[in-house]
Amino acid sequence: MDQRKRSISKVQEIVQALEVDIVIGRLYPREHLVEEQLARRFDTTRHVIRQAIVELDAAGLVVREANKGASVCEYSPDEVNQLYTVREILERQAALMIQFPIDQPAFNTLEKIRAAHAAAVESSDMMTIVATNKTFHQQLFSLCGNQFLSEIINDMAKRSNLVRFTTSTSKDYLRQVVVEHSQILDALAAGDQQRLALLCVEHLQPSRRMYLERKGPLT
Amino acid sequence: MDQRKRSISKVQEIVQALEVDIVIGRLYPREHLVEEQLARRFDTTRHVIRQAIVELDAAGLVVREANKGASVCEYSPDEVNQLYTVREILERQAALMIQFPIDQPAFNTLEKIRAAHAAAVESSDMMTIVATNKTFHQQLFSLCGNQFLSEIINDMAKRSNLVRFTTSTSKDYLRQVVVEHSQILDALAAGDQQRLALLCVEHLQPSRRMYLERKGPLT
DNA sequence: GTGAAATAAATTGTTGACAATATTCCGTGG
DNA sequence: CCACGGAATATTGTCAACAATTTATTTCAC
Repeated sequence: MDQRKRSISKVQEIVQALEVDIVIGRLYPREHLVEEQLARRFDTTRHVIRQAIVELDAAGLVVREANKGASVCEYSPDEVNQLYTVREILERQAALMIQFPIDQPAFNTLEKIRAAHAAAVESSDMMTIVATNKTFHQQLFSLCGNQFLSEIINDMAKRSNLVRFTTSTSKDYLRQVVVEHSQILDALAAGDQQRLALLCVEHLQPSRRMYLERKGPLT
Repeated sequence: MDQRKRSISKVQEIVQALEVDIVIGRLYPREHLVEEQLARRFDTTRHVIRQAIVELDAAGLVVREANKGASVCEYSPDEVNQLYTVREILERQAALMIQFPIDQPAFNTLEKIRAAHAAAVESSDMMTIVATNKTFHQQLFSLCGNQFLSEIINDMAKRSNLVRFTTSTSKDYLRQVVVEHSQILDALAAGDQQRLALLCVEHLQPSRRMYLERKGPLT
C-alpha cells in the first residue's frame, strides 16, 4: 500500500516536514500557509510547496479555498468528538481482528519501537517522540491483517494530531503514554484480545478528554 | 468537510471525469495515465492533469511511481476481500449509529434519489446509474451523524468501484440493486435498525461474490 | 472622524519551456 | 538466434515568468 512513500521524493519530503510542523505546533490551526514563504523556508520552489499542499489537503490536514490558498485545518469540538469516536470504533475493531498468537519477530519489533519511544520521552526529544509513537501504532494495527483498515486508522491518527499536541506536551502525560504502550504489549504477549481492545480504546481517552476540557463543554 | 469540493474547480472537474472513466471502464486497472495524452483529451494543460492525478493517488484510485507516472490501481483478490471486509464493518457500524426517527426531508430526498436511480437502470444510462447510486449511499450513510465515518465509507466505496463495474453491467444485477435500495428505505422508515444494518451488509455481497468468482478462489 | 471607493501590495493560479529520467527500438557481437 | 549496449523517443519532473485574484492601504467625500 505504502510503496508510494518513497516516490516523488522531493514533494513527499516537504509533506512530511509540514506534517511535523503541524504536529509539534510550529504551525497552528487556522494559520495560513503562504507558498513563497514556505518555499524559502524549505529552500525549494513554490511549485513543490504547492503540490505538497495538495496532498496535505487530501489527507485532511489543511483546507484550501479558491484563490485564497491553504490554512491548517481546525476542527470544532463537535468534530473532534466525532473524530475520536471513529478512532475508537476502528482501533477496537482492528484489535479484535488480530490473529493470535502473533509471530515473534513482529512482537520484537514492537518492543524495540516502544523502548525507543520511552527513551525519547525521557530525553524530551519531541521529534523522535512523534516519529516513534506514530510507528508504534502503525506497526501495532498492521497486525490486524487488513491493510485498508490499518490505513484508515493511520489517516485518522494523523488528523487528530492536529489537536493533540497543543494539549499534550507535559512529561507526566507522555510518561502515561509509555506505560499504556507497555500494557498493550503485555496484552499482546498474553493473547488477551478483549483486554487489548479495551486498552486501545482507553489509550485514546486522555488526549480526547484534555482537548475537550480545554475547549469547554460541547454545545 | 466537503466545502473544498467546489474550490480549485478545474482540477476537481478532471478528477471526477477521471473517476467516471475508471468506473465505467474507459480506463482499465494497470493502465498507464499519460499526462499529455489526458491533457489533450480534456483540452487542458498537463499541470491540471498532474494535480488531478495527485488527488486520485490520495484517494487510492491510482498509484504513482517516481519518474514513471501513474497507473490505475489494481487490487489482488486478497485485497478486494479485505476491502469488502472493511466496508462491511464500516457500513454496518454507520447503520447502527443512525438516530431514529430520521427526519422526513432527509427520507424524501433518499426516496427521490432511489427513484432516479431506478429510472436510470431501466433506461440503461450508465453515467446516471453510477452518479445516483453514489449519491444514494452518500446520503444514506450521512445519516449516521459522523462526518468522518461517512467520509471513510465514501472513500472505500470509490475504491471498490475499481473492481465492481467490470463485473456488474447486467440488467438483472442492476435491478436487484434497485430492489435492495427499496428494502433499505423500508427498514429506515420502519425504524428497524438491526434489519437496516443487515441489509447494508447484504447489499455488499453480490458484487463481492461476483468479483471473487470471476477471479477464481483465493490463494 | 467615519465610511466608501480607488489604488497598491501580496498572494495565488496558469502557462510554456527546459531538464532529468525512463522506455523503446535498432544494430552489433557473440 | 539471442543477449547486450546505445542512440532515439517518450514521459515525467522542475523551473521562472506572467496573469488573475484577493487583501491591505490610502485617499477623498460627507
